[in-house]
Amino acid sequence: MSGQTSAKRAGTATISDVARAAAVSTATVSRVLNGNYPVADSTREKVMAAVRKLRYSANANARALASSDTHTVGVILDDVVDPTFSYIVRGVEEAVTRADRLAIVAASRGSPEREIELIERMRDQRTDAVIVVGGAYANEGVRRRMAAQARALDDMGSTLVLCGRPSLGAHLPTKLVGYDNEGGAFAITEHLISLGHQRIAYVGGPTRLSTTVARVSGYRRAFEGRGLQTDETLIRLGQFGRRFGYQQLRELIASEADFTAVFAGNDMVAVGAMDALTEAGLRVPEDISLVGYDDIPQAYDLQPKLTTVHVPLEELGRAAVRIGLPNEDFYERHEADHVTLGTHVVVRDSTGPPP
Amino acid sequence: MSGQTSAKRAGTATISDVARAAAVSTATVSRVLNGNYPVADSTREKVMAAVRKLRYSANANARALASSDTHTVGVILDDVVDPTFSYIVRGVEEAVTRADRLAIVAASRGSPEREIELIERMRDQRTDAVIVVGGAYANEGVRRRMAAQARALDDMGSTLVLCGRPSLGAHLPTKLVGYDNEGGAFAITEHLISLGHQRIAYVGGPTRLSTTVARVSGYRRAFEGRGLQTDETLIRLGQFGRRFGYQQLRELIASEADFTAVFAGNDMVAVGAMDALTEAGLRVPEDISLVGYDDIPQAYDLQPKLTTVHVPLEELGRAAVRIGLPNEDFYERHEADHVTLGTHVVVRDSTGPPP
DNA sequence: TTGAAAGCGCTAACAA
DNA sequence: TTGTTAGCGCTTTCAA
Repeated sequence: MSGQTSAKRAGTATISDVARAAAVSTATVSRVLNGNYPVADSTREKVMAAVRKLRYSANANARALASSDTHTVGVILDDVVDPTFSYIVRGVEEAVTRADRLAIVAASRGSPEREIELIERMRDQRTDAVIVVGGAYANEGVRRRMAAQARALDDMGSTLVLCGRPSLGAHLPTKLVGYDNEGGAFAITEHLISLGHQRIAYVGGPTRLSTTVARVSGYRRAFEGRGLQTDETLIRLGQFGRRFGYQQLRELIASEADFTAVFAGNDMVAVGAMDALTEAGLRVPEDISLVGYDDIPQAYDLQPKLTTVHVPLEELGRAAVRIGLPNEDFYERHEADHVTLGTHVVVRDSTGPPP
Repeated sequence: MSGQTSAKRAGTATISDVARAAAVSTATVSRVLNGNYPVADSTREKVMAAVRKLRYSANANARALASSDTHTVGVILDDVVDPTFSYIVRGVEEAVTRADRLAIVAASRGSPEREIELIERMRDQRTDAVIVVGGAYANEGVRRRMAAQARALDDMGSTLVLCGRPSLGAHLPTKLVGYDNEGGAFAITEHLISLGHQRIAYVGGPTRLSTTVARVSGYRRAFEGRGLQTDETLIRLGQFGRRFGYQQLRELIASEADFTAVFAGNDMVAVGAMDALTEAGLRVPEDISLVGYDDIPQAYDLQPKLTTVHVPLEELGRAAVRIGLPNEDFYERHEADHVTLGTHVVVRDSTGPPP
């Protein structure tokens, strides 16, 4: 009774241990575990009993090696605490879970170098897809290296998904998920114009090539559509961020520029702008109307609540995994390589007619 | 010249391909790649050249299988968009990166069931550690199953790290990272008392067993220390969250309860409380002083800026991976199994003497 | 419906 | 300093 107790070796039970305990072959154990093959009910039960008894946990690495399917997807983003990103991650996590997978998430913290490195790490991991969220390409060199990564991933049957980020270039094996930046910007500028505003400042990013450049285009198109002129001195391009919004508004106010509304490139810029406005004793929306972009929770918490463009962040994340994963039963097949989600204006309390 | 071009098979180059291209053995390739063994400079270069030429990416799964070291750590939390959690995740991600590893993150979204399942998944992945962030144990059954997972992880050489979460019980193979809930609550209540407040309401969680119960204890101890009585009708236990703060404050105000200050169990509760206060025409801090707990960014954005207890969230995350990972060169050895980080009061503009 | 056995791509003795 | 050779724990033909 004390013969071959091989089970007591350090570590966890393996499939062979289970097979032995159930008096079947490892192949059979594999089959009942994966449920992809006919197995007699009686043996199935024997196996499951052994699994429970041994507290068997299948080694995902061995499984991935043998089946070349890792059941993981990689997510690379700038910073996990940025609400814009964290909502996207929530969507990704949700969809990945539905697809019975796990998400490996890593932050590049503003470094394009690190971003490339991370894609490489994900490649090592053989993730079924790697989703790169937001951001832009610092320069042509980075773009090229990224393109190489896209090809390498494609070679191994994985997919590079660009989520809210500009295309890497045509003919590259990538998939794209974006949202209507231009349309949202157009619509919210229209909203302002139809309230009677004609002198509307634009304050915000992007610094470099990013999908958000389209926000400025939408802003311009709204003016053109009404036969109005934009005043270039009211367009303050620079960065996205609270500080930038604050600084630019202070300057604008100090220079006694003539404007009745402010289109902040995103909600964080709007928060900074609001600070400067309040500080200068200007009331929103009585004296100045203010709008943002993104519709992060803080937009709602602002006093007054911010009128902004809603971006379906969570859905963006979900769409990224849908498009990136090999078609599964529960997803429609033949999904396009390029998905663009809609945006819409959310009118709250920070806009009104000009004084 | 067109003989055995075995490289063109689908997929990626393997270590054998590299070995062949460099005319060395796979062992040698492995050695130069891992740099853990002496290799002649000349061969190293040959190998690296082959690696570059073939765009070789080492299969992390195969590597994990052979070396039983996955270089991954699992993180389980309630929700990635909650700022409290996302700051912790940021710390985890940072430390994990420093340890040359990748983080697998998954959300339990309020389900204890799912939390257990996720630990199981992480176990399948053979993560070097699994960090469970925040939360509590719904009931004894969940606690017990969690304890079983802790043992299973320990058996396979991994570690369950409880981060900002109560102990599972003595003699269980878990590690704990926490912060001084009681001390912070004591200190901020003291702050209020020393300003002259004697009637201080406490509003907030926890609902169930959580490390945050200590906040109420700290509050009580501050009263006792001064020889003061707490008024139990001013202690509104329930949940953490904006809505709860709002509702309770409304009730308190409506009931014409006698209080000059509010200790919100966390910053989100404080935000809700502030809403109710403002709505009732009460000024902070002139009419009522208000304090929170956690020091999330929103505390700073509140109008007036919130006096609160700073919790070192990022450091909490970093500490969790430090304590959970087998001692590495770059980390001090012999770290304790239980780490408690300090908290401190951040005095801002929401507190003042009673009217 | 089940089993035997050949890998998957790597690491780590053990030799040389 | 390098090569040979077992495995690591699983999946998946191919047979039975």
